[in-house]
Amino acid sequence: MKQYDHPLAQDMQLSCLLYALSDPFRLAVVRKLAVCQPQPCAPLQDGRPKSSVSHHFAVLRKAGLVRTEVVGVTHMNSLREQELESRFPGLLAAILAAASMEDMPA
Amino acid sequence: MKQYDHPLAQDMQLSCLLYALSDPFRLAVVRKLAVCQPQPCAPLQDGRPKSSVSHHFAVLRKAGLVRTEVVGVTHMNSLREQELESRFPGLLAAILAAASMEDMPA
DNA sequence: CCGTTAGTTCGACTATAGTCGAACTAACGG
DNA sequence: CCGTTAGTTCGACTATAGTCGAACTAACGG
Repeated sequence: MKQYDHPLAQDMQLSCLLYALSDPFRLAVVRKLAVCQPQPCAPLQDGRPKSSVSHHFAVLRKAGLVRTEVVGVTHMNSLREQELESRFPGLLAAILAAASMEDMPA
Repeated sequence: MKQYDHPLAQDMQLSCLLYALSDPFRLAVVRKLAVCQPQPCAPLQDGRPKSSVSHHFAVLRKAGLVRTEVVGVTHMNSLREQELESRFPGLLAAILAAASMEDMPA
């Protein structure tokens, strides 16, 4: 299985990033990756079938949020934090902060 | 024509906000409103038919980004900056900054 | 080699968003 | 009142995203 294509930092598009993060499942994945860095897909499935999860990871990769590295049998996913920071400083942090806000009890 | 419903700050949802902003036309509207505060829909149409524009404004209103006030014949739109700030501090600013980044020449 | 694990690809389906023309509506202006 | 302006609502259409099962693939483990 080949490695994946990942867009360059300079090719990341704001609209794609926002779109990718507007799905609750994908935002949840990004949040988990932010806490626990390289992680295979399996623990992030959350009950969904593999084909759905695979689709969401593809969206995250195309947007530039996630890098997937093939390591033996598993695919290790990590957030492209530095590259996102260089392209859109402060953006990811603000969105992650907003997501935590939302979790807080009223 | 009645006034519109606008969600309370506490009811704004991150996923709806990100979704609303992931459309280039809507993001452009928000950016223009950020610069020039209360504005009717007309100057923001950008060549689209009214029905399309109306649809996008409805999405922006439902997400909580824009407030529309009926003033005589025109509908004045403004960004709900303070309310967004109270709900998700720094979020709108980060997204607007990212949008300007993207405009910059390579 | 063969089974297993981890994830992708394919295809069919459903649902939802965006697009636009046409008809409508609300308030102003004279 | 009547025309105009500004925008909404409706309905039909198209396109795209998400969902999932089934078949596939790549690499490890023994």
